[in-house]
Amino acid sequence: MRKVRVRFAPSPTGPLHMGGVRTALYNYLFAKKHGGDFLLRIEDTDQGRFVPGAEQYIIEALKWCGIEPNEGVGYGGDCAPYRQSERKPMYKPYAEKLIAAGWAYYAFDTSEDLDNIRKQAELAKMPNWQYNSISRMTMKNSLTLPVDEVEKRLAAGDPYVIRFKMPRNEEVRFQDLIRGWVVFSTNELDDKVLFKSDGMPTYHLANVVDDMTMNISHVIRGEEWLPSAPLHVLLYKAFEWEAPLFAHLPLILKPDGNGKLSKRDGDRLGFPVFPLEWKDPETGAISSGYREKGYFPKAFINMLLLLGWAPGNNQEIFTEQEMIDAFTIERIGKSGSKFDPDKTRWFNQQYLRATPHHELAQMLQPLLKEKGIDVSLEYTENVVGLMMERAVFVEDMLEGMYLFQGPTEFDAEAVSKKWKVGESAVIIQKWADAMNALEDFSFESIDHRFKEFLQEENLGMGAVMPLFRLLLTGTLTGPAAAQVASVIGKEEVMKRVAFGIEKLG
RNA sequence: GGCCCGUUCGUCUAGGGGUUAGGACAGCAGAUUUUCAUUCUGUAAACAGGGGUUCGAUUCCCCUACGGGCUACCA
Repeated sequence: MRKVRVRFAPSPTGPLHMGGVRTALYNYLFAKKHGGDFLLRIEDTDQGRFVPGAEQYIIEALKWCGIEPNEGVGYGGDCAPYRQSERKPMYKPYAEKLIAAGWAYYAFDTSEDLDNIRKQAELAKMPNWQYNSISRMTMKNSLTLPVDEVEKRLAAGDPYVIRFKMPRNEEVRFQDLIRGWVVFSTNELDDKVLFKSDGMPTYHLANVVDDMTMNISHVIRGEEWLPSAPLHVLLYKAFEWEAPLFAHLPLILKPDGNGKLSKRDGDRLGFPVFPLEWKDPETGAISSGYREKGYFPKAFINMLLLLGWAPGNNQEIFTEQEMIDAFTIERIGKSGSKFDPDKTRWFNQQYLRATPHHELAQMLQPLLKEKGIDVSLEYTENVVGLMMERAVFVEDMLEGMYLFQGPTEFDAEAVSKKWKVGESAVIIQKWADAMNALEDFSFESIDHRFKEFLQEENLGMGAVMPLFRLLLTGTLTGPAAAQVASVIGKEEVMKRVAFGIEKLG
């Protein structure tokens, strides 16, 4: 087997969709598993669709996801350049080689000509007109025009394209690594343009030439390319090159209804479809990103891994090395997968819980600073210990703002339900005095003293705890009140109790 | 329309000629928790339909239905 070299080859026409990230991931894992190379090639042969910033976005997004190429745009390598626009001069000789070998021809029909023919055909109820092995004989090309006229046109600089001369009555078959044998009849394929009149190759030519010259061993790409795979196979044959192995990935579908996942679905259902936030340079419209929403890149990747691939056992959480070890193309599913935002959240929760407290504290601190709260890392770590089990995102731990500042208001419903003017204050004051006498203000110590206190006073849990919590936090929900007390410290507890009694009476 | 690809719980999936068709997310119900969350336990939930092949098919083959992709001088 030749050395594994795979590529991810997006077009810089906008932000990278999560489906693209998954394609990149599978390529990356496959390369790593086989000690191969993973390259990033930018396919920018369509100047009309170029979007500024898109290329940078792609590079940054892959970096954030931790699936970095070891060769390609932004990384360099022996096959540079990796941007097709910079490889422009390379392609024409290949197209000419094809013409010389009888695999391609010049065509002089303009876009307008073709549009007209298609319109006419539609009117005649032949909705699917193609420039193919039959119709080409009625068109203006180097197959139908006299040789001297062709030369004259070429010399005069008439615009032309180069088309592939699709053979007639042949079967193209190739073995897709995911689907098995796939068979096409050349009679259904058209004479695709390989080289455009603007001097640029089309995707098909550029892709095949680059894959060959970059020594790509496996082409792992989206299913939308399956219909053009036979053309690519034929191109390799025409060039007398060894074709890479193909694997066509099923698509990611929208969570509800039918069809492939699109930007609109994210807006509509409230989840990102892009790894990073993207601002459209034309409209200024913002599309949300997983990074900005507070997802861990590893959780995002782990989710993507399992969307269309399964290890065969019940493992769901994978380290990068485990992914690399377990990944095989054969275990990629054949059918499209509906994206599940809920499960994505679940993955994030799993990763959050697996993250050490001090790391979470480091992530939480900047968020606190934004809110004007400056506390020590040690203190933040205590907060994390208290809040992490109820959080899906780091940001969720901010819900316990009472860990940083005492309540100024009290939940009205809770007050009317639990607080009895005159009575409650007396009990709470007693309990506060008991706490005040405590040397050790750890959770265990407070908890222990609390139980004693209940015995001494002959009171039930429910008679004191909710009141205490209310004064501490202003609400009736959250972590154990004694734990909150321990984190904020004795002095603060006393302050809050005093404030509460004062305020509620 | 044509061509190609696909179809196991609501969703992601495991499985594979004889299984109580397994797991996870989401759902529901209980337990624990002063509360919320967590956790635990339990529960409901699937082989698209029809023909073959076979002693036996969810598994293999065919057809239909449904879904998806492609059908540009876009990738």
